[in-house]
Amino acid sequence: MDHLPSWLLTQTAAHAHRLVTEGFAAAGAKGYHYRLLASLIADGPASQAALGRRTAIYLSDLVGALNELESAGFVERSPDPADKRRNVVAVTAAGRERGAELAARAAAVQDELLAPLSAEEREQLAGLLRRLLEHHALPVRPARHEPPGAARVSVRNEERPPSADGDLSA
Amino acid sequence: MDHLPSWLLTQTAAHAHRLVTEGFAAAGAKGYHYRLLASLIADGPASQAALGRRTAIYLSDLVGALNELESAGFVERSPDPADKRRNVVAVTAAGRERGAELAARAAAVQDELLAPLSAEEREQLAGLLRRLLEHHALPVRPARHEPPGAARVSVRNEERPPSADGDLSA
DNA sequence: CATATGTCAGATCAACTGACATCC
DNA sequence: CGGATGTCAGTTCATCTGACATAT
Repeated sequence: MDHLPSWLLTQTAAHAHRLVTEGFAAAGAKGYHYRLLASLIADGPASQAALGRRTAIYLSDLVGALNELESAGFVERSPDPADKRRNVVAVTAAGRERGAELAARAAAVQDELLAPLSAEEREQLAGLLRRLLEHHALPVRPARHEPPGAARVSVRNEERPPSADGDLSA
Repeated sequence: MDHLPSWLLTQTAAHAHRLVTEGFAAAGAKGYHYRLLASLIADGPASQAALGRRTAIYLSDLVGALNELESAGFVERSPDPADKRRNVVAVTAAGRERGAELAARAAAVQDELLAPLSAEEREQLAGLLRRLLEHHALPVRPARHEPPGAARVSVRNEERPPSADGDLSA
């Protein structure tokens, strides 16, 4: 059983998830919060749909997570003048701080998780996983309204040039 | 964000989980079922508590999963004469068949999941993950009633010599 | 019109906690 | 007695589905 990669993966992931969740819970945050803040800080503001594609979080789940982040003052939703359907989501100053805080916690957890591996091996692992993800079409995530054979037309003011500062590299 | 190992891990695991769950659902099974059958086939009958330790499944979750497996005729619960608290859980013949079937499905999923990796790289990945698991004390899982500093005394007729036939190696 | 967007109301699976009766 | 064992009844987090109103 412990020779099945998927078993190893899910078990390891379970540990990782446990550690991460604990680490975040201690700060009163959940996984989605960090993912969202990190994405907003790294790649700039975006509509919710775009955010969902970037973070691999479902639109439906985004709503709730953003509500939480917003009432905590970490993000702001403002109507997109160019497209009345859209909200433009952006981090606030407080949100950047919180992002940094969560990033620190995340980094600490990484170290605990990867303790038995050398720096080289950590790179190896990351590399292998990254290749798996790429292969499984992660780059363009199906944000739930993208039927199998839908060409991606009309990319207008979708991804505006990111104003990336606040470095979160763990 | 895609440089955080825990992110990579959980994302990859999410994919793995999705594929595995789909594969099993197509056969009307869930993850726990396979884990349990595989363990019983590979390492022989056991009490529920022991099974829980072997499979890293919580006692409380075991009950339900075993109920399902039992009413499908894949496992049998018989009272342990040596310890009236215990049930001895064992696979039936049908259970072995089902185990093999699920193993085949699992194997197929592995291949899909690991498609982009060479045999060598798959080994690498498995090795790295295995080391992480070992480090995080997986060998002896805390089956929920093992407080931090509890020595493992009295291992009597706990793990009887496994009658391992039915090979499930994927 | 078809499609994208944001929202709500759910389901599902796995992981996890607490309590309880019974037995060692 | 302190523990282990099996059971039941819950919660949580993340993933995922369906439907709906509105806007493009």
